[in-house]
Amino acid sequence: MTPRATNARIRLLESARDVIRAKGFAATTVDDLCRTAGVTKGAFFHHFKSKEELGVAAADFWSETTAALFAGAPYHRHDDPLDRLIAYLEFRKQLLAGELAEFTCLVGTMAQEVYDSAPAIRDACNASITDHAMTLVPDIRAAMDARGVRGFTAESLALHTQAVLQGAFILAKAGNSVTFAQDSVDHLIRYVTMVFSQAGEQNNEPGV
Amino acid sequence: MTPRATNARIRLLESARDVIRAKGFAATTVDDLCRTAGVTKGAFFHHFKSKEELGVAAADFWSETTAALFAGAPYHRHDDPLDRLIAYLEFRKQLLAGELAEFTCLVGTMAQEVYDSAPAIRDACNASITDHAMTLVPDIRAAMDARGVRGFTAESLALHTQAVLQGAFILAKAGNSVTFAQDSVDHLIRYVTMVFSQAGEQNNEPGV
DNA sequence: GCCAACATACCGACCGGTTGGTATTTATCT
DNA sequence: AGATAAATACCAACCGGTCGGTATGTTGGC
Repeated sequence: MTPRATNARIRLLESARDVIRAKGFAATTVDDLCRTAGVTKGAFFHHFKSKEELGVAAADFWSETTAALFAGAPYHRHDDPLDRLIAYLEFRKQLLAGELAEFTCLVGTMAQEVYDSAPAIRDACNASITDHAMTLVPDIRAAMDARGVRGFTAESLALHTQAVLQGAFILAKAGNSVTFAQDSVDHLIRYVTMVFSQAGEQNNEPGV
Repeated sequence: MTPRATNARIRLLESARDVIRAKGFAATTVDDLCRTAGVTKGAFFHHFKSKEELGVAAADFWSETTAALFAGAPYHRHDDPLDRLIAYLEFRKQLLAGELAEFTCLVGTMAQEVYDSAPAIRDACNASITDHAMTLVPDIRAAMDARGVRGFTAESLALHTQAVLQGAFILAKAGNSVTFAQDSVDHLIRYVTMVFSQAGEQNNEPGV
């Protein structure tokens, strides 16, 4: 029970997560974050030596919280690796609910904005996306091996799922609607189902 | 040959296209654009009454120039609708060359940033993405009809291709590499090929 | 002579960051 | 256990610079 003690830091990170997703990194001012978090500017620069360092910390915070979310998600219960992968994608589709700024990806948004001007933030965002994608690789690889699927790497398919999701977020923002994003995830699910359900021309070995 | 006459406007729009793709909309200042375009601030606010209006004009300018680029692209030469669609995707993959800020999508970048704070820009970006996607619909629909493919709409697949591309741009920016973007387009091409190459379970009628 | 197309100089608001302080917790010593 | 020193957490006020935007010219073609 520490009434102060690092509460300001966490509140600033939560504010960053929410405000940056709504307004973008550059348009979010330090005063915005202080106001939303209910702290003063002095507190901000006590915990983060610069706005850029907050960006890095926000990306790391995002990595931790999303890792916990997905670690506790129900899709892991399936026995078959392919079933888990499909269930993961269904889970991602279910997450597309509510306000745009509540389900879009912080690190995708930030990476897009600062990839050239703030390499430290970009790298933290890239680590967040890549690390999450890599959690899918064992299941993808197992599914590929079990069915003799070839022609691409497990890593590339894992990253492709993230590309589709990131692109779906952009379509949702541009169209101010979540419908297209859901449709796009459906196409992705259809792709994964098809590529594993039967041996295509690019495969040498027959499927299950 | 008008030595002045609207040259400033076009140079500003070209600068906006290049600078915003590199730094984002919010981080791009009016002075940045004036400096890059070689004009003064007076010229800027003569042609655009605000920075936001420039954003809308830049999105429209993007729509016009990309429409011309794709209208003159070689993929239209194919006779079969599906061949045209695949050739379009191959063409998009070929465009992933050179510097990041040279092949990424201006309107995707802007929409992500301003979807909540500048609806006028967002709508112009959405029109740009949607109009371009809709140029693919006739071929997709023809391919679907010819093979009896069902289970999704032609529009949703057209938008899905744009989602993959937008997501690929984000992966490229985050990873500071174009490899993953190319891999993602390959997955998309594989999906389109598979979904049209044989009648899957979701189709009632046999394929060609 | 008139109007579009610029150019120059400037403004008030705001931005990221600093300063000099105070309150609170924690480690150390007796 | 209590006193004390040292670190941590936080605050209010402020600063130099930059931002989008404006006011007031100047120029050149029709």
